[in-house]
Order: sequence, then C-alpha cells, then structure tokens
Amino acid sequence: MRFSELYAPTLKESPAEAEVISHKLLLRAGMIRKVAAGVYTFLPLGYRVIRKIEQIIREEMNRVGGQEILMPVIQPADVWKQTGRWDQYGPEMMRLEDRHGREFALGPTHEELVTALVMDELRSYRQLPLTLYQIQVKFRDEIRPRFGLMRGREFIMKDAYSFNANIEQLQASYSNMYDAYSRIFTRCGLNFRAIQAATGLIGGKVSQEFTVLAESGETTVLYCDACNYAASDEIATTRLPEPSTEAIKPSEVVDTPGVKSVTEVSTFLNVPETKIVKTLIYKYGAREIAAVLIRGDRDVNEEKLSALLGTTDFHLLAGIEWGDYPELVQGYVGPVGLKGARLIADNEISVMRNFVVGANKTGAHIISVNVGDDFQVQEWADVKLVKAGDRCPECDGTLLATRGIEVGQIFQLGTKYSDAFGATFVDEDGEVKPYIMGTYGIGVSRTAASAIEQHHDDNGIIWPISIAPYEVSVLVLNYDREEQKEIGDRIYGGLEERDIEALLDDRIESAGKKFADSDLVGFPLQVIVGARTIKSGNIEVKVRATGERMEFPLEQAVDKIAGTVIRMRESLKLEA
RNA sequence: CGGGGUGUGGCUCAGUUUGGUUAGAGCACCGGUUUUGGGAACCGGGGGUCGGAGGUUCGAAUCCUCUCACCCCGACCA
Repeated sequence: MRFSELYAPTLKESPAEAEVISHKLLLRAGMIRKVAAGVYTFLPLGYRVIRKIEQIIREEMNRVGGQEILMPVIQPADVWKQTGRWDQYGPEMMRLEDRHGREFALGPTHEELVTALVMDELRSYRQLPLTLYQIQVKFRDEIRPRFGLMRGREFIMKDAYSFNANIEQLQASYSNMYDAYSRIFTRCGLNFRAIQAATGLIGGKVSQEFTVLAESGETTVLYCDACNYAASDEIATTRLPEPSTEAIKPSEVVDTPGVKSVTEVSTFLNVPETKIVKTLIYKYGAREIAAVLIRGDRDVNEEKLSALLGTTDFHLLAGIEWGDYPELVQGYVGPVGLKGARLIADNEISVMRNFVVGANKTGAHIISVNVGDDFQVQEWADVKLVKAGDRCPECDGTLLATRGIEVGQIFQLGTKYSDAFGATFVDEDGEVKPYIMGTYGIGVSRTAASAIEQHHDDNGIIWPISIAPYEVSVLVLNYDREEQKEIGDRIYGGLEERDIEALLDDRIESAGKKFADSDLVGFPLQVIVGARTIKSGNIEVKVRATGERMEFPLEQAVDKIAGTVIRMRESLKLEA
C-alpha cells in the first residue's frame, strides 16, 4: 500500500473527547472515528488491526475444534423470554420493534440464539461435543460508554459455545479454550493473566477472566506473590488472620459525643481501626434491612453481598431514609441489642476480640465487645473487599493488587440455557439429558485498545508485530528525487514479494512529518530511505519498540529487512 | 438516572462575565516560491454565522426559555 493513497487522516492533537491513551492514539493515528457515543467506524488502518486479531482468534479456535458460524445482530424477543433474560437484562439490551410490532433486541450476546439453533438437530451423544463460534458485532446500551474502544456500546466480540454430554467433556472443552485463549493473547503480544472471576448474569459456576495488565484497566486484580492465585477483586478471598489471643474483657459503654466515623472513633478512643467493627445498614427488597458487620478498616464487597442477599436491588441506607427506621441511630449503629435488621457478620469478625462497636445510642460506643458474650451471630459470610497486603487464601503468600483490562472470559455454564429451552440429547444409556454448555468470549475491539494501553510511548503506538496494521513502513524521505524513489520502490516491491506487509510512504511531505506519522501509527519496523545513508551505500532501519537503528547495504536491504521481520514474527510465535 | 462541564471552520482553542464595526488565532487545506533526516519557511488564498429552536433588544456567539449532542464523577456492567 502507498501512503499517498491510504485513507489515514492523522491528527497532531488529540480530540478533546478522548481521555485514555488508547482512545487518543486510535483517533490521532487515523484508525477510528466516532459516530455516536460508544459507536465507532474503523478506518483502514484500524480495521486491519481488527482483522489481524480476528485471524489469530480463528486459527486458535479452529485448532481446538471450533467451527465458525455467523448469527444475526438482531434477535427476536421470544428466545430471550424463554430464558427469562428478556426481563433480567434491563435497559442495557437495546430493544426495538419491526413494522408489525414484533419485539426484537440487538444481540448483547448469543447464548439463547445458539442454543435454539442446535437443539432440534443435535440429538445424540454421538454428535457431542460440539463447539461453535462466531465473530460478530454486539450491542449493549451501556449506561456510560467511555474510553473509546475500551467500553463501547457497539463492539466486536468473538463468542464460542460448547455443547457437551457430561461434565468431563465440559471440562475438556473448557480446558481447550483456556489453552486457546492463552495462545491467542500470547500471539497478540499481550502481557496478561488468567484470573478467577465472578459469573454475574450469565450464570454458571466456574469462570476465568483473561486480563491484560494495564493501569487504565477497570478491573482490580489481586494476585499472590508466592503462588499463582489471581482473582478479580469482585470475588477475591483471603485467609483470615490468626485468632486474637487477648483475654476477653467485659464490655463497657463509653461516651463518644459527635464521634461517628471509624476514623473519628479510632482517634477519639485511641484504638486502631482494625479493632473497630462497623455496622453498615443496607436496604434491600421492599423495606428490609441488613446490618453488615465488618472490620473498621474494610470496605464491603457489594458483589459478594449481592450474591448473599440474592438481589442486585440494594443500597446503603441514604440520608432521608434513616427517618423511616427510628430504631436505627445513624452514626452509632451496633450489633448489641440491634433489632429489626438481618445481621450479617463478615467472617473476619470471628477472630477478633474486645472490639469497639456503636451503642445504638446517640453519642456512645461500646468497647471490649465480643461475639457470643455481647451479641450472637447467626449469619457468617465473606463480604469484604480484599485488598493488597491481605493474605493469600491458598498459601502463605501475600496478595498484591494491579489493574487489568478484561479481554476475555470463559465459563463452565452447565445447563442453564439447555434447561430453559428443553434442549436435550439422548445419551449412551438412552436417557434424555440437557446439554452441558460452556460459553467463551473475547472482546476483539477491546483487545486492540488494550494492546495500545500496554504498548505505547510519547510518540505513539508500538504495535506487537502480529497485530500491526503493516509490519514495515518504508519512508522515502524525498520521493520526488529519482534515486530515492527508485530505491524505495524496489525495497517495497521486494518486501511485497516476500509477503512482508509494507506501507510505502511516498507522500510529498517533510521528513519530520513522515517520521512522526510512522511513530504515531506504530509500525514495528521503519525503513528509512534518505540521501544521508544512500550516499554511503546503505539504508537505515529503525525498530519502533526499542529505537534501535541498523544500517544495511543497499543490495542486501530487502533480504536483511525481511529477515528482521521474520525474527520479530517468531518472537510471538508458539510451537504447534 | 443524580452531580459537574463543554458545544465557535476538519482539529485544538480565544472571544461570552460587562450585548455594539465585516467573528479571531494556531494546526490542517488550496496556489506559488524556497526548502528537504524528526510534525519546514515565506507570500497569497478558501472555509465558520457561533449545536438547534424560540424569545428579549435598535442590535445577540454574548442575556432568557426550551431542546439536542458530547465529555467527566457516581450508581450499573463484559
């Protein structure tokens, strides 16, 4: 491709709408343009990146026996009503009607459709396992789309579904997918981790997220410094501290006028926050109240609490709502003598002794409180948000925290969808059974953005060669000079012949502009054809990632460049 | 949905508080001359009616009302 013919409008300044680096650079490099909030057009360079990622995904899906299909973007309501998700999904699912008033949705995912697809014809255990996948546009009407491709409303996703006859088959499919995902993200040149994850609305039990490590990520990842435990903070757990060995003291009410928050209590009574137990009041359902006991320095993990309460419809009791519950004394709520609330205690309380709680009386706290002596706990649970410095749940190590971008997630789903549809097969033993399903997704457009988050510098993007829009840019600094034109054309032609993807910068532009654009767009290798090195019989090659410069004799240039590209490719290759 | 903010040429932004000549700058674009290895210089040029609608006024980018879009924080979520 010749740059002079390429539609790649680069920008010197980033548009004001962009916040994160991937969004800014995608816009500046002329790879995407916004159409509406969270909706983008891919320009030629951007689309080439997407297609490269898709191709890697295809190869790895096919390798583990996946078969590619293509389902529609638009889906009829009835399949969603069968699983109940028509109501569960909420406004995130974009709904529309056709001219006859029939209800449809833009597919936010395709579990329903694929189950409905196979159930009539996938009747025998002999046909199992089966894995189907597609690369398709999805639409989720995000409350707040942001960060360009990182959190769009319309996005490209690979989704795969396995239909298995039994748990062992499911685990094998899952394990294959795990391997395929590892290969995919490795081949894309990403630094990632597979972490334990919440299953949320999709359902199922076992699930892992593939997370690209990057500061701008929206997921907090906790990982062990000693073993390979890694989990999203939504579900991370921790091993409890050793039980306190303090002698139990009798409790005592003390005056704490105007002292409400944990920080204030800690200062006023001169006790560490870790010896305070706070009582958080959540309202859920119609007007039910849950009092959640948690160590003073902790935060509640509302993801865990949601699972416990069995609803997402709950919130911390807010301002005026306190008036509805006169028995609750705002700022001084405590478990001792508390009435009218479901008491949930974080299991960490169980190892604490002689702690401080609110006295359910304005301006007073109780010190030296102990479970069993001063109040009873019926419901112990893990409701805390685990943080860096906590102990690893699986070994003696300590947990560290980092941010990550979720680019893929795999689920052992079970029979949720097959049960809902009555989607069954006949097993070896003649019994009719529901398929055991797995579902496996990769955010393709998000993967492209996360690669930029992880690989960029002040000058622009640094694409891993496997997903770069072109592998080499050939910068002919003065294309209007016959000698340079001739050399540039020859190198470009030679690279094409060797199946090296090259972009010839034949524009009549200043050298500075060509360098800047090439750095910005992020081609892994720059070949520089200019008067300075031609004079000495050489051409110059720059590695974008390292800034390393090499000179090759003109007559060997094509071979040497091709050799360099092939070596770079191989650094991301995996053995078969 | 709650809170905050922004809409002025393709992009970045000034002008709005205190209404008053033909609405400005840089970048980008077009023509020319000179340049030519890190977003070149000079000369000349085209392009906006100030997000939209309505209103106030002799006069509105500027004031008022309504409305739309976009961005940020939060709730929600892969």
